[in-house]
Amino acid sequence: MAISIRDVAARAQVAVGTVSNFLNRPDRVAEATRNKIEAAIADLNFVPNASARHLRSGSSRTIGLLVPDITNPFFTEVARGAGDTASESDYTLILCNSDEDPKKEERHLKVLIEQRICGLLITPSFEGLAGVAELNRRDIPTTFIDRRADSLDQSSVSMDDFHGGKSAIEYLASLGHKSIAWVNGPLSMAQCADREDGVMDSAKGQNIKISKFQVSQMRSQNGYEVTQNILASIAQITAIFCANDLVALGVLRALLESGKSIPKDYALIGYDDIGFSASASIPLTTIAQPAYKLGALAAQMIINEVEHGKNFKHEQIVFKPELVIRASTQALSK
Amino acid sequence: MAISIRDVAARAQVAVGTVSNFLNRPDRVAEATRNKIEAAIADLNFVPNASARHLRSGSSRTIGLLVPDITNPFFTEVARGAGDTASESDYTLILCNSDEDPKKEERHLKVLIEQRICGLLITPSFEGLAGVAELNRRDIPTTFIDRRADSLDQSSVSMDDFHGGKSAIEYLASLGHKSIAWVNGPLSMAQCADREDGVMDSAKGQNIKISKFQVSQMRSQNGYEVTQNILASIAQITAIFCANDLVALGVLRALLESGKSIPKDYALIGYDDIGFSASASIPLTTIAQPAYKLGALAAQMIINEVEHGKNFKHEQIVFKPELVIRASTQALSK
DNA sequence: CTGTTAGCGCCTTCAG
DNA sequence: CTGAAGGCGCTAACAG
Repeated sequence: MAISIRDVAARAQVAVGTVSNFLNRPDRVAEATRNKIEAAIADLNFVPNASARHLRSGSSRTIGLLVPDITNPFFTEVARGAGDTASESDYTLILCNSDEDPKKEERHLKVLIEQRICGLLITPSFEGLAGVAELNRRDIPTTFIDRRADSLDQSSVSMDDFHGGKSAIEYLASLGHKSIAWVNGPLSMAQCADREDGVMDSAKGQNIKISKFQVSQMRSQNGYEVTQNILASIAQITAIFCANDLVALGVLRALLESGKSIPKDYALIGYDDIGFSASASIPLTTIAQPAYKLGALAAQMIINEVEHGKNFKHEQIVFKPELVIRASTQALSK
Repeated sequence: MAISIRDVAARAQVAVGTVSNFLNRPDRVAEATRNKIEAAIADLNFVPNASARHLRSGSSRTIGLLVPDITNPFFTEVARGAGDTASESDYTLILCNSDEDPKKEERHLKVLIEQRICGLLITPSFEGLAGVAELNRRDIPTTFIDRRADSLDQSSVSMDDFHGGKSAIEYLASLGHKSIAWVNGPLSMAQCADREDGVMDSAKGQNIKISKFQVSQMRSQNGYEVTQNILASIAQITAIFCANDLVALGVLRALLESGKSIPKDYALIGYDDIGFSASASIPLTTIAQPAYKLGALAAQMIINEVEHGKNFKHEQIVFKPELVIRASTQALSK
């Protein structure tokens, strides 16, 4: 049978309550007693049972992290950040991957509720917002990652996607490019829509022609496939901006296979700054997002909210992404 | 206050035991009663409390997955496989990342024990084996992923690394290469040691010269850095075999930057077949490992073990990796 | 087929 | 500073 706090108490010749105190508020236990209990715990190899603790205390010290694509290095970095921060504060993190499937998202949310997570970190898909409402109804604090919260009653840690889109085009413009392909993902994703707004906004002022292309999923293969359309475009495209690095990497491969030279024939910019961008065959210029930091901060915020309860001030933090210049872009040679 | 099974019972005008039956063995509840309970659950928005259930039933239906590097696409695929399988059987998966740090590994193991996981999936580092012994002492079934179990009392799902190393060299030999660089990771990892045995074994019979190089961590950056040594080698190296794709990708970048042409100047082979290999600028020939399947099968096996208890037959499953030929290799042009 | 009941392991008063 | 007692939400007998 599993050994419990009671066995420890017996072994250490103290009452169970004392052992509990030792576990949770060691300062209230005399040193001599403390030593006895420590010894007993070591002898018995006792480890407290989290379920029992949760049940009794009402708090699970567990937070959920639900991401849409664990395969995307951006999200694994977010997960690392959140996981490290949770660990430091002695929280357990349950990481769930929805594979961009609303069904799976729903299911994971249900499991997380069963686990009585005390907080949720999520990058909600458009459809996923319904599930999130459910969490709200249960008063489970939720903070959005990489998507701005609409309500002031909710925290979020996101990026200024408008600015990101805008600065990529401005940079390209400063290089002399005037006809740019913009390869975007689904507009149902707020990130994509905002980046596009930034793109169009900056193009407007500068007499730049934007040719829009679209991929259904923001993965490498989709970028590879869409490249044919870019090459076939009648616009004299000299630069390509992709909504994320995965797509850009796919585009890069397709271009090289077609005998094009980067950055000579085409300047290429991605978005995210995943690790593979720096070590791509042609290191990718990109709009960097501090993924680890996003995850770490979001975890910190939700922990604060969980611990401070009602008198917690919700914040919508927005980071500015940063242009990272590498080898895939250069001034238009004319 | 949280609503419980008791509230549901009151609302549905039945006893708590009946509600419990409804939840766990619906077939033992009459249809009429079932409907009443269903309605009550919906009205009240009731979701059972997993902690209470675990505490009472003794089984947590939770399995842990501890990987050494969540940043490596190989492991995210493993995680996807394990996660999907766990979900299907209504198990909760707790994914932990040790970042190849024994301290973190230890800590996660402790948390997992607190959670009373009923099974553990792990790719143990050399040092991590101590922690695993702890699990054994507690009779928590553990199955190794990507590392063969030494004991017959334990399951594992691993790859035949000897074969993988061997077949890469054989393939290169068949292409006419006679002087090959072998870039390995730490020999303390069983995978690396076995691959090296395969490499040396197949080289021996064929009058092939292997020049050994080593990286401390199997990441892209390390491959990039070690390439200088390869280029500086006095051996007339014509092919390079790397212990994983991440390293190979780093080597590839360094080679291209040095003006080398792949596969003309050097044939290059990686290991794992992560997604980025296929879409690298020069698609990588590699030794493919079915990561998703590894994870899925391991999860299935541990679930079987958990559910069948003592009369469970442990298995050490070993997959054969497969050579995937892409553009980064060609016959030696002489 | 349904109802009753006794804990699972722990934490938290509240007296001593 | 320590000890005794009650109960968190649920399940698993067992009795009706």
